[in-house]
Amino acid sequence: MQAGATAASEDPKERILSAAGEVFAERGYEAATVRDICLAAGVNVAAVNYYFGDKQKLYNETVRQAHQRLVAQVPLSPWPAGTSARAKLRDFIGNVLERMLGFGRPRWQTRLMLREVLQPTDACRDLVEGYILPQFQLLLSILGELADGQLEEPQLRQLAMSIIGQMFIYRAAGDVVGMLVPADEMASLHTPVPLADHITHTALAALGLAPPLTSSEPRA
Amino acid sequence: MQAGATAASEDPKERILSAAGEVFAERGYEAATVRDICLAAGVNVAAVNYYFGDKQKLYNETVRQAHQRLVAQVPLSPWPAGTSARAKLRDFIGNVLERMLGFGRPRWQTRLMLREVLQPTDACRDLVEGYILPQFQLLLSILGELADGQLEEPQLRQLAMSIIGQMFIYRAAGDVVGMLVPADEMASLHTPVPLADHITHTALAALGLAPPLTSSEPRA
DNA sequence: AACTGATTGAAACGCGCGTTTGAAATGGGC
DNA sequence: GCCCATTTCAAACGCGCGTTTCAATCAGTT
Repeated sequence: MQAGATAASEDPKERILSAAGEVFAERGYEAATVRDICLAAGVNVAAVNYYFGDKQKLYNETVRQAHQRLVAQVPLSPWPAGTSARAKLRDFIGNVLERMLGFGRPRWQTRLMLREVLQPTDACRDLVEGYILPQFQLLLSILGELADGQLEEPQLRQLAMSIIGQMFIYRAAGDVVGMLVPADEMASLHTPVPLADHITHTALAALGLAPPLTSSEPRA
Repeated sequence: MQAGATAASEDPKERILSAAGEVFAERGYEAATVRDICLAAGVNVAAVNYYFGDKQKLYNETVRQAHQRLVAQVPLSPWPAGTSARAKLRDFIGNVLERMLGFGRPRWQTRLMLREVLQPTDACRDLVEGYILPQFQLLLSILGELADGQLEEPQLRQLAMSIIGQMFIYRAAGDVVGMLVPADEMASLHTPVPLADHITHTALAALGLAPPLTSSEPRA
């Protein structure tokens, strides 16, 4: 009957994991307290040690689960054969931005992983190898298709980093971006869809596959 | 005679600020302890409260001072009249990257400010208005000069964010970048000078002022 | 040398943290 | 209905944190 803050699941282990995800993502490992997590999960403080051993192991398990759920939600190769490389690039960028900035799904999952990227702990290696690296390689393959043999791997990686950086800043430094850009512009131009168009466009322009931004044509 | 970790200054207040900068930057506000800071500064724990009141005020003062020293080191308009806009852009990007990634100067200053950008506290507003916003506007003016009236302000801001994002990711997520890129490539291509060339090139290409990356000419 | 205000120092305070305890509640198998 | 393993609970433990205390020390003045 006690009112948990989150939608109550039956399994207390899952309730704890879910609450821990929110609290760890919001406040970070150090500032998060076991008592807060248990209060949010509607369980006794002892439950954490009973089910997970200690706070550190709960954290590891929380990151692991957030990572796995995220992976499960992201299809790795969703395009039918014959899809153009340009379409794949636009789609890839749109998907990543939607996942990073969109309001669907529990937002703490990506926030928790962002913390790992910014300040890696033990849990980071799995995250990179299981989630980030595959995505990076997918992007590389799309760019390779676009460049059509005219760029070497190292240059492809440099370009891929450029693309990722343009998306990453909105997730990692969104608050400051909001201080530099007028509010109405923020809402109209710096949201997933127009951003995906813009970033795709600059990447294609860098490859000589689209007109420069200064051209007033709507886009090829 | 007590061996402080940092080069010992005379003024204990400055020794504390310097030690606090390192510790706060390395571990974050929550995880940093007053005892550690005082040990590194070679002063008694009571000194923090004597000189600064409490831990929070010490943190605020540390950020404020790091910010001000950084501003003092960065000349805002270093170019002689007649410098080409392309040269200004390359110079601006090179300077920011050098400041973010370079090994000169105490590295904790920018690391501390990065923490404020990633998770703003009260100290963030001053930081943005006094340091980040002026730099952003400088970049905007350079891009405006390059676009020569062919782009509206909102599009200029979008492009400016693209450029900043490409630099920012290396500072904020450098560890993960190092896991995605081979070590030798990291050392040869993802360092300030070649990165500045690459980012400048993509920006100019987006504006139609440089050939695409796929062209094999060395650069205009 | 003695006084005075500023600074330093060792020790302790209170508090909230992660963790542990041991008993009470729960629930399926006989 | 009873047993036993599992799960829950309130309470407490020990520890390290930020902070405070107050006596010792120092530096400048007379």
